[in-house]
Amino acid sequence: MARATIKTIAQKAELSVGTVSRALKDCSSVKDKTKQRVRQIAEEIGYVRNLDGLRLRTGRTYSVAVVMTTPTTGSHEWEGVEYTNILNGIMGALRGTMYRAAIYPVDDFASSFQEIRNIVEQRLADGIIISGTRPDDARISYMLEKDFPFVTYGMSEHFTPYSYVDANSQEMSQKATTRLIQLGHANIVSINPPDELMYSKQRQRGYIRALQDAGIDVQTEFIATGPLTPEFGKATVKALYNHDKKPTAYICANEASALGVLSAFYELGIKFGKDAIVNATDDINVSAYFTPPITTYFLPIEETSKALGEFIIRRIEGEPAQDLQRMVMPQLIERQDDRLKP
Amino acid sequence: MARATIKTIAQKAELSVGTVSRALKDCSSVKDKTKQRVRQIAEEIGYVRNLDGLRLRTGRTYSVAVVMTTPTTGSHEWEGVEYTNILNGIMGALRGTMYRAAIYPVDDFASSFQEIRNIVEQRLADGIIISGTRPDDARISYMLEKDFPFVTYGMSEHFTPYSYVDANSQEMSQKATTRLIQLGHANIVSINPPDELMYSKQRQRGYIRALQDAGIDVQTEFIATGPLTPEFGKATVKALYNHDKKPTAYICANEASALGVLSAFYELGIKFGKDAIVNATDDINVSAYFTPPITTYFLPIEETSKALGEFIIRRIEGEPAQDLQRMVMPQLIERQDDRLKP
DNA sequence: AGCAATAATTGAAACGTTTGTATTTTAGGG
DNA sequence: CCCTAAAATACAAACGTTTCAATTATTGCT
Repeated sequence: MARATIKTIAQKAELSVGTVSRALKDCSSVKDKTKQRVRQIAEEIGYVRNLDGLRLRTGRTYSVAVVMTTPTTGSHEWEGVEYTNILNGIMGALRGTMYRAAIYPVDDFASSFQEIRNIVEQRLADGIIISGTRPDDARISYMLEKDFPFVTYGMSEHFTPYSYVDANSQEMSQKATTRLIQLGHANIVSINPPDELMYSKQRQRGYIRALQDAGIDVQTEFIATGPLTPEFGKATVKALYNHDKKPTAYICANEASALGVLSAFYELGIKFGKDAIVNATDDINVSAYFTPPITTYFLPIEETSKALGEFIIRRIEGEPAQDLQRMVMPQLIERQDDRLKP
Repeated sequence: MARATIKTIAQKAELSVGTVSRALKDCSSVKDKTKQRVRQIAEEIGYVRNLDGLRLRTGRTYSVAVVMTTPTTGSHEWEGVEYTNILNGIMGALRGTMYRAAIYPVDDFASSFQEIRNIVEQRLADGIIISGTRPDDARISYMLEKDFPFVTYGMSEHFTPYSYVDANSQEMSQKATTRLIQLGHANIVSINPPDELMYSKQRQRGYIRALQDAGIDVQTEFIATGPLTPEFGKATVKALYNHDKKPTAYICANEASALGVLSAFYELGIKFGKDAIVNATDDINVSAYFTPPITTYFLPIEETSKALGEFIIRRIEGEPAQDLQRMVMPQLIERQDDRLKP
């Protein structure tokens, strides 16, 4: 038995396919009674709209491209990003709409740009969600220029307004640093994502501002940037182990790198709470189980990602970009008092 | 400027669209010289086949549905599964083919079954990849009955051959247990995924067999099943803390639950290596950074997942299921000697 | 009752493919 | 050089949908 189509309904209802089509989409030019009858029949025979026909005719794809930079294929290092949560959030927002998400995993900036070009040129999707934004992000310029709907996870320094969802990295970083200064730390190391990323810049800015406000000299060696893996966290601690100003605190951009820092502590015999401490941001609730549990800033990633989904749809439907911007402030979770004790 | 279509090529080449279509798909009824000319033009104008037209005409979707059970939405517990790696693996296999992956995140068995029904009935995909298999998995029965191409990540107890990729959980579990027995442990706790999952059953079987081979009585309280979160690992340790036979070793099904076990050790003052130790399977290279690092069994998840992608395509193209089965043996990584020392 | 205006519906074309059948071109053999 | 068979191409329909233009039905007004 073939699938039910609009034609099937048309026959049963003794109407033309055109009217049925209009009835189904609640067009004002069709009589209420007719609409009811059509929907009744559609329900009965379990009609469901064929997306391919729709797409072919309208040119719309009803799909949202999610272009995510994923950990380098082959690297076995944990980067502590729960893509599942992000996907869940986005797809949760899409549920109930006609839109579907199409995932485009890419492994660097260049290929993400290439993928985006493809999507735009071949109209593979109605809108795009990207992450891993840069201060001067060519992908954003491109999509702005093409007037193609998009939402970014993270910001850039573009002048033209665009739709984004982001954590307030700068303020968070500044607050976190200030808090540790007030708790008596002077040699604070800031572990950040790769330098080219916007939120790395924001974090560094916040960190520096906090130090300056406290009248503390900025040691450039204390600003580390690299892949947010445990390995990198560990390497950073080791590299600074013999520094003349011994670091007493580390603020890591995520839990994965914080885990690496703890691992280095263990290996080097650095006593947590006595010699040094660690904090992390971008908590995904793993660090509560670290040995010991550490202080973090928690971001409800799934809810944030849900905004990504909502925004891209509203953007596609024509809402202006400046109405679709959200900045989230992560919340402090104090699992240690973070003072050094003798 | 509108996208180039077959018609565009037809005009430029002064051929009918039919011939162009055939030329493009390397049909034998088209002269070689013509084919060349057509391809030349296609290349020049950057023609790329419109999938919607193709689908509409052929009824094939050229998409592979990946129905994954994801951590319950809203639960903030880390389940330590790197879906990114799985997706990367699958999509890596699909790259270069005409197929695309469509992700269907679901949060329980019932909804995964429902989703699969949808996909099959509405022909939303040409093939399906599922995970979280059960011994008597109704979804597998369903797809077998409908003769719909699918590959499972994990096995079931079905008689009819089907395509799967799986880690040899039973043997791994047995080996891991035997190893610890040989190192002097008698009270070994096995931490497993939820009971209804096939690989939970396999793990338990391997564990029990190892004990029996060594002539050790099986304590049912030492077989824990539940969500593989840190929380569950922690709770398990706490629940057994006052057991008259004190556990000296834990074998966790993944690193997330192992982290929870370590966290419980820390909280309860259980000294690692003196009072008890922990092992884990399904290593995703996080436990190397634990405090302390623990012994694990490593599974190259990305490569394994790649097989999923390869298999589903070959299955779709008609290869018999019994030729598309792979069993992988995870590899021991000894990060501790795992004997108790005074 | 007749007419115009509006409401409701129909018909047909179009989106980009593939594919069965018909037609033209080419090659081969006598 | 003609006829036939095979090779190459053309034609047209179909997939399921939307939408413009055209047609028919209904209503209100004089």
